[in-house]
Amino acid sequence: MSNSSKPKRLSVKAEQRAETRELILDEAERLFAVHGFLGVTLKDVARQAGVHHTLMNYYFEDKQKLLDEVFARRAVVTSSRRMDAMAAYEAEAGDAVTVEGALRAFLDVDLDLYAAGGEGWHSFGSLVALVANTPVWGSGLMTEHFDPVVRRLIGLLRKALPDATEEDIYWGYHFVSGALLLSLARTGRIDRLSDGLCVSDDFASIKARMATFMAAGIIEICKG
Amino acid sequence: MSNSSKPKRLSVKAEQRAETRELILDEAERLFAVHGFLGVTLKDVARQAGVHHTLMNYYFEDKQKLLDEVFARRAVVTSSRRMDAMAAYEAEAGDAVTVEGALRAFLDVDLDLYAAGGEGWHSFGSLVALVANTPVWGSGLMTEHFDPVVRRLIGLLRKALPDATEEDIYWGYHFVSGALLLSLARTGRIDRLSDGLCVSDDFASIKARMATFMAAGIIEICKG
DNA sequence: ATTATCTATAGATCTATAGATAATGC
DNA sequence: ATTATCTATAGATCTATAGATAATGC
Repeated sequence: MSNSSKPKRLSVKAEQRAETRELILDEAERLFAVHGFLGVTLKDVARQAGVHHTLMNYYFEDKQKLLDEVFARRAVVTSSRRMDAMAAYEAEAGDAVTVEGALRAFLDVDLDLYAAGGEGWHSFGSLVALVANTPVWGSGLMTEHFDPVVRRLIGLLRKALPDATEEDIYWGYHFVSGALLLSLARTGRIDRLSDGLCVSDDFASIKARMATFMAAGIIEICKG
Repeated sequence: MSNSSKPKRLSVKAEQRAETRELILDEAERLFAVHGFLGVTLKDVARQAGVHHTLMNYYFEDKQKLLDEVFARRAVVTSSRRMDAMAAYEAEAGDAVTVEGALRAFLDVDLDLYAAGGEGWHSFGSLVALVANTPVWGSGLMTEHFDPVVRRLIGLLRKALPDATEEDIYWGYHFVSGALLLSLARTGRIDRLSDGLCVSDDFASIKARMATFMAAGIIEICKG
């Protein structure tokens, strides 16, 4: 238990273990994102990762636990960044919190992460959309990882719109959430509909419009 | 080939056939909506429908074709209603087409259908969301059944916003689409987040806010 | 001595079809 | 005679584990 000043030098075995686990997580993430949880077998993941298929159960308790780890790996990163961004915004804005400011803190750091994060983050985005749309086995993951950031956003919106009803604010968030999830899914549908003018992977274009769009919508329905 | 004045009286066999097919389609729809296409086996569907599992391949070529029929059954209904609603709106509005008017024609008849359609339509809604979020096997169905209504909407929005760029209009539609899909999915997430204040199944509350919200958003991003 | 990897296999499905039997059709 | 339903089964997976072997650890 020499925990003070941990030896940074990992043993060969510990390194090998960590590398293999990451490799499996990467391939699982990629495959789950494209084919869905049930559209991928542990053997598929093992084949792609180049490891023996029995190692799947050596490194991960079962298939569900593998998904849980894939999901948690990036969910904690985006959640903590968004919490920080919202806290920073609130500190900076004081009593002058605006709907668009709150939404930018909630949306923009997240979209930046997906824009700059490469293939891994892209896959994770698609996976979040799939998980969110399969409540029967996905709602636990959504609740566990994303409820805190949503509640934080709701708090900021309340501050920005002290006269709005709770229902209007929640329905407003619901629309934001749907638009964000479809963006993360990168289905390629907008590409085909617009004949290539818009591109699903273009998170910069989405970021440029999303907070503005959603702020206008929320303010409008909260007028009622 | 006595096609003139078809005998409305169907034979017992023809009736039986039609009933069994519908029964299978109903149960497949319900199960696919909850568990996803791959989360349901043909045996599951047969068991729920109370028919022998080998009848699945007697009535439907294969599992994919069963999904295609489940999907097409209601997709043609909603699509034709929405096309009619948009045509009626355009005829009525003439050159004074508005963004909110166009969106009401696109959204409201659809939401009415889900609100009043009972369990079958509810299941279909969840299924649409799942199909839309699984591009690898779902984009064909989306394109085939929903491209025409989307193109019709885009045409109306162009008329309402002659100075807007094509990109802004398509991205605006993209946000609308995401919000609609999450509403159809009825994930129950907004219920839990709002502690029961908002209810996923409450299409009336969604309809009351959605076109207003989306019109404000589209108009705002098209100002740029 | 401990941990990573592979061999072999249990046990449980699934989809799909060939072919037999039972129920209407004309 | 035609069509609906059931019997029986081929053929192909999958997940998960017990136990053996190979590679580091100290």
